[in-house]
Amino acid sequence: MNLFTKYSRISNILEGDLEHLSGSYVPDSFPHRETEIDHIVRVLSSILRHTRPSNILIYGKTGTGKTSTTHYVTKMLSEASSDGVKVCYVNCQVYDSPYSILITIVNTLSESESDMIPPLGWPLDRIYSELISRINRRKGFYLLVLDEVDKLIEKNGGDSLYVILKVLDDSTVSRTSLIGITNDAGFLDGLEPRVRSRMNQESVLFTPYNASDLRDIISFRLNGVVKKNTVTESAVNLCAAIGAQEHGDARKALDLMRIAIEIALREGREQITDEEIYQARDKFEMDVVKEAIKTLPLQSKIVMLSSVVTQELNSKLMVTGEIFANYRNICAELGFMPLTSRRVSDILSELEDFGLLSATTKSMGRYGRTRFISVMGQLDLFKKYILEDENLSMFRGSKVTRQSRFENVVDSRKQENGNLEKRLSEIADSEIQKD
DNA sequence: ACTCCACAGGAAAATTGGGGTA
DNA sequence: TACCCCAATTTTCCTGTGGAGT
Repeated sequence: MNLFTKYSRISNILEGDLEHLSGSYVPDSFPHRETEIDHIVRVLSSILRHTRPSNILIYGKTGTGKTSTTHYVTKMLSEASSDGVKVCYVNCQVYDSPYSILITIVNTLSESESDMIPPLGWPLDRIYSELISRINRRKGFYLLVLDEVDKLIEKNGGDSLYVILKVLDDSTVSRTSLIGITNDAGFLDGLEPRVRSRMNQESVLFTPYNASDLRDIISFRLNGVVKKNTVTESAVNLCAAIGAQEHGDARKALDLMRIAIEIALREGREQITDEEIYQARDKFEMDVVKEAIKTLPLQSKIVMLSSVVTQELNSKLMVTGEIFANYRNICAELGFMPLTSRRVSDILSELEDFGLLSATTKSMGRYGRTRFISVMGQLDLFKKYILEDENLSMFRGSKVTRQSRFENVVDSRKQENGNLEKRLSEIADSEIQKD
């Protein structure tokens, strides 16, 4: 019997491309987004009358269709316009600093491979002037789409966004408009008034989808991908419900459906029911965590590893000092130069933002004030993912110690009654109960 | 009321490393 | 090659702090 026979029953379910359910696929129709699309089209249509359209700010939560809708509309626009609109799309999320985003923007505007700017080294003002000259060089219209514009804002008062906007508005022929996309509702509030007014000439709000919207979207996308009646109605509803829980996230709902179908294919099942959707959700959540860990910088991985092994020894909540002590031990074992406690403290905050750790600052009075930290998830899985890094695969845990700070305090002060220990477990218990 | 722990987290200096120019 | 400029990353130095002990 051929090994592949078991997996060759694909045709029982599929009749189209599963890619149509992926997040990057741009369909040719957007149910429940007609008004938003119409709004954008109205603004952009002035290009066809050879006047510069207003800048547009699009905002809405993730998975509300901001990006695909924009792709769709701009594509239609360049098809409709005879003298060629050039659409430059930059996803600011991909870059980690406003500086590199700026470089990318300028490079997206370049006409040929030869006049690319090197990714580092140029002073800012030279980049700006290059931006201006490139915009003025071209005769046709530019449409600069900045996805996740909020990433362009610098914490310490930098104003690259302002400069870009000013350049676009002031350039002599003024043929360039900007479309900003953001999922941060407070984005505008954080801007200076002069930036805000330029950015916000037109704004389009993408409201979250509700469960019945999502149901329509899923059915629409399934159309032609899957054979009739292979996905039960209740599975679609469940998928929509889960997506609606997550602030009306269509991307997540579609991802779940796609994963569920993949599971059904692999297992050779004939139908997609609630069960497959639930399995898909579990897998989805695991993948997110795995991906988050895998893409962590090396030092963050070590800190994460230290958190995991410290928690293995501790079984309850940890404090910063313990994680740091073991972090140093691990660095010593593996031969890395350890970072300062200050930096590790920041890394711990970053890991908390990623949702890999949870932390609450608490004061233990006489015993100081520190963060109580716990790992959010299954320790053994986390450890497995971290150790997949080739730099860390040699880790054996030989030098990892248990609760160094804790024991030192007790020993040096001869706390016979174990007040600290009692206090620690009280706090730990109350924290755990909170969850 | 006062002390003092064990950090949090702000600010500024120092280091790193790419790239330019002479 | 030597040297300067730049942004990013870390380190150094620092002040701040909630509340148990005394």
